[in-house]
Amino acid sequence: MRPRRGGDKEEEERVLSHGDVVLLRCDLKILGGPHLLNDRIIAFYLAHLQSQSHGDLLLLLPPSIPYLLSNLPDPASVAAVAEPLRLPSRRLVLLPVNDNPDVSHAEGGTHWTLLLLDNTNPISGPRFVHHDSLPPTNLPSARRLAAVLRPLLPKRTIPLVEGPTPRQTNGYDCGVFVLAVARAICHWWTTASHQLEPDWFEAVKREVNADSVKAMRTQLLHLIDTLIQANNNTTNNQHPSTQLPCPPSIASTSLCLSQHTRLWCHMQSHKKVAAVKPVASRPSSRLRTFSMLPKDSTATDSPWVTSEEEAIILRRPKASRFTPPMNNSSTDVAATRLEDSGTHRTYDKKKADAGQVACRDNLTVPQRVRKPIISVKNSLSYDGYNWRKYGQKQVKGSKFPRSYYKCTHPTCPVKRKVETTLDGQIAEIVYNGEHNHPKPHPAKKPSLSSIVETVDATNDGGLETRLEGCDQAIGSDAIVEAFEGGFNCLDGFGNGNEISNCKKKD
DNA sequence: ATTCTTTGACCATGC
DNA sequence: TGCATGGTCAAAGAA
Repeated sequence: MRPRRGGDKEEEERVLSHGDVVLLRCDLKILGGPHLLNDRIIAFYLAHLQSQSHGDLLLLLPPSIPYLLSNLPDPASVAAVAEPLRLPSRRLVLLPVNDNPDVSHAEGGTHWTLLLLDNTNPISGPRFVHHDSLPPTNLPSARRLAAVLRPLLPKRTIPLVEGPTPRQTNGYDCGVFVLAVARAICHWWTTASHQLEPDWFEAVKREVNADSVKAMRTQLLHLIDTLIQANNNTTNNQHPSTQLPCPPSIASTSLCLSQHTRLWCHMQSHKKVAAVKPVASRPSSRLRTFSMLPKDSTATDSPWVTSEEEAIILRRPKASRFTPPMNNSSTDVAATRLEDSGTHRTYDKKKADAGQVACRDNLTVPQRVRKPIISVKNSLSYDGYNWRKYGQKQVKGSKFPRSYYKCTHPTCPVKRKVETTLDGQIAEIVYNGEHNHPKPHPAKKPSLSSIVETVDATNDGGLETRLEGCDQAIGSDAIVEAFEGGFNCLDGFGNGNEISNCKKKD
């Protein structure tokens, strides 16, 4: 748990300043565990990793920035805040994600995950990759952040996929997992590995495990101690606020406090973010954590654009029959991603609520019923089951026609709704129910076309599982393998990850 | 001939 | 009660 504001002054004593990041003595206690890491610690270590990297193709952001972006009142403010980050020019951007849904509640967050904007692979194209040690707890937050960022990027239909993440077995180590994954990714990036491997998934699998995560708290404390001593030796002891230089990439986009204040004032004026603190669940978030805000955060009253606009797009085969071929051509393929279009929140909320329990209460792991997984492939959206279309209509609020399908198995109650764009691309798939029979077709190694993401079906009957497609075709077996490996590795960690791939990796 | 899609009509539900 | 909306049915047509 994070220390409460108002504790004794010793707890608030600064022990290290690393650029914009200030570590307090209470943070050292947090690292001693078992406690949920706060954003200062996460910001500190990401800043440290940033300082170890060279060039500006890799960008690690403190938690305050993605949280701010997710909660700004309008796209203009988001664009203004993000402008100095130069996201389109980055190859890899690491964005810590907190699940605090209430910006007015400073300690509302309960779970940390890591979202990456990945533009390292020209074949797969840009994508978001989400690492969650307790999936799908933070998926809604990650979706929200991705939806906010997409309009800022050259390609606005970038898919969001789940990356491999070992599952935490306690209620407080999510932040440590974030840092461990970030370390593995940075290591992959700063070595020749990124030239040999299509992505960092194998690196995460190699370097992030129960032992490495367990050791990380000690390593962080050792790192802090080393930095304090090193700085004391070179700066003639600036304690108690030992000042280390700001990492270049962060410093280059830093702004003065008055600029922070302008945006702060604007946010204060907005109903939704009134009294917002920069980051979820922190006792002492300060304006200084807004160090990367733009010089001109010109706020407007333009309406907030939701992620509904950005949907999807899946290349659709021309075949009129729904039952797909077993072998997809490369032109038919596409990834299917979990995405939120703004409705059917119930399902996500239930999952998120379940997950929140875990990181809020130490040692309390959510007692969730493991549910079968529905895999949504293409083409159109092949999932191993056969479907019969029994209706289609235009629904209000959707730009696309909605088709209704039933599983063709005689006793199977599963239905699904598929919305397709005018040019036949999948905009959304919603499953309802659970198959009571095995798949009619044996699993087969996919070709270039392959699912990238799967979701668990619900046993709850009334709940629905929503998928949305995307236009991100997977262009190489290597990438597909990586995705599959990524999902499969979840099981490799023995975590029983609920967002995992149904397919086997050869 | 069979299977599946299309599409207008009908029904249930909520406001 | 009437209307709007989403979901389902079933006849007709296409593959």
